[in-house]
Amino acid sequence: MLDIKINQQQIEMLQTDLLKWFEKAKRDLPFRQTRNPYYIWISEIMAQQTQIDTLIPYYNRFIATFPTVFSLAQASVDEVIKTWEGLGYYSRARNLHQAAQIIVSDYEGNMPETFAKLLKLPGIGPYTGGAIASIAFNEKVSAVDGNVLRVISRYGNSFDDIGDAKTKKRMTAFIEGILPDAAGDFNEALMELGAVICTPQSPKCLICPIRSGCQSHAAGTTEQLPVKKKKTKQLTKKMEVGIVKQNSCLFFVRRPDSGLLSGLWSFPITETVAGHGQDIKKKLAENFHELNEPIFIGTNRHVFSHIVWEMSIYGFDLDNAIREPVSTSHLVSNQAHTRTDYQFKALSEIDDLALPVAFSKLLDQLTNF
DNA sequence: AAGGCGTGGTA
DNA sequence: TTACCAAGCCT
Repeated sequence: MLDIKINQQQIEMLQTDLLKWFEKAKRDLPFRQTRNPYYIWISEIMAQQTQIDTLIPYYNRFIATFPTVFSLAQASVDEVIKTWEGLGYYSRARNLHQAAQIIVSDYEGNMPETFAKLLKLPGIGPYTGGAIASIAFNEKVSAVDGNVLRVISRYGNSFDDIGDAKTKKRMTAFIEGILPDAAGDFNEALMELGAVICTPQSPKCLICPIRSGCQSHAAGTTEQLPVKKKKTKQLTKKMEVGIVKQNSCLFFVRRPDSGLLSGLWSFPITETVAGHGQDIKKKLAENFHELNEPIFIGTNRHVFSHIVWEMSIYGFDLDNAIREPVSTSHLVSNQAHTRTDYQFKALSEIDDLALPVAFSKLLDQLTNF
C-alpha cells in the first residue's frame, strides 16, 4: 500500500525541484512549441504506448496533412488511417477521426476545455484527458501514465503492482494531493523525469532532481521497482499469405471491420491448416476461378503485441495460368458496401493503400516473383 | 478484470 | 533469440 509520509514543506520542495529541473532540462519537442489544443490532442493520442522519438515524424506529417480539426473531420477515414500508417494501434486514428467530427458538430470546432468533457470523446481516457486539460487549459488535474507510475512507485518505495487499477487509483490520488497550480508543467515534468532520468532500467539517480526525497533510492530498491505483473506469452500462429499477380499488379484485400488491423489493406492471408499453400489457395478460390499451384516464395515473422504470425508466402501468377487467364471481372465485389474491398495495384500505386508493416515488409521478398 | 490492440528499440 | 518496454483505451 502506497503510504508516503510527506509534509507541506516537503511537497513544496518536490514541486520546486521538479519544475526547476524541467524548465532547464526539457527536450525541445515540436508539440511543446504550441498551446493549440488541437495539436496537443494529436500529440497525446500518438504518445499512447509510443515513445516520443518514434512519433515525432508522424506528428509533423499529421498536422501538415490535417492542420485543423475541420480538415480532420472532413477527411475520409481511409485518408486518416493512411497518414497513421506504420504507427500502430490504428483504432487511435479511427477514434481521432470520430472525435474530430464530434468536436465540429457539438463544439463548433473548439476543443472541449475540461477534463470531464474531454473524457467523453472516443480515444480519450484518464491519462489523455488529464494531459490535454492540464497542458492546454491549465486545469488542475493529474495525468498519470506509465512514467508517472514508475516515478511514484520509486519515490514512495511502493511494491504495489502498477498494472492493478487500485494501485493506479492510489497513485493518482497522491499526485492530485501534491499538484501545484502549474499542473500541466508538473505533469510533464513527472513524465519527462520518467523518460530520461527515472528510466525502467538503470535509473540515473545520481543526477535526479528529487533524489533526496526518494524512498526507493534510500532503500536501494530502484532496480526492483516498479512491480508489474508479467504479460502472458504471445500466441504463435502459422499463416499462409497469397501473392496474386496479374499484369504486373498485385492483389490486395481489405481486412474486416473489427479485430487486428481492422479496415487496413493486406495480402490475402489465412491460418495454416493443410499447409504447402493449399490453405491460401482454397481461400483465394472465393475470388478467382482458376489458380495454378502455389509457388513458394519465402517465410516471414511478424510480432504484434499479443500474437506472432509465422507467415509462409506463396505466389499465384495469373499471367502464367495453365488455363485461360482470369481477368479482374472475376473478382467478387461486396455490393453491400460502397467502399472497395479488393484491388489490384501496380507497384507504383501500392503507396495509395494503408498497408500495415506486417505486409509492407513482405514487398522486399517479392523481387523475384 | 483481463485481454485485444502495432511497432520499434534495447539488453 | 527471447523478453521487456513505450506519454493507454476500450470492452
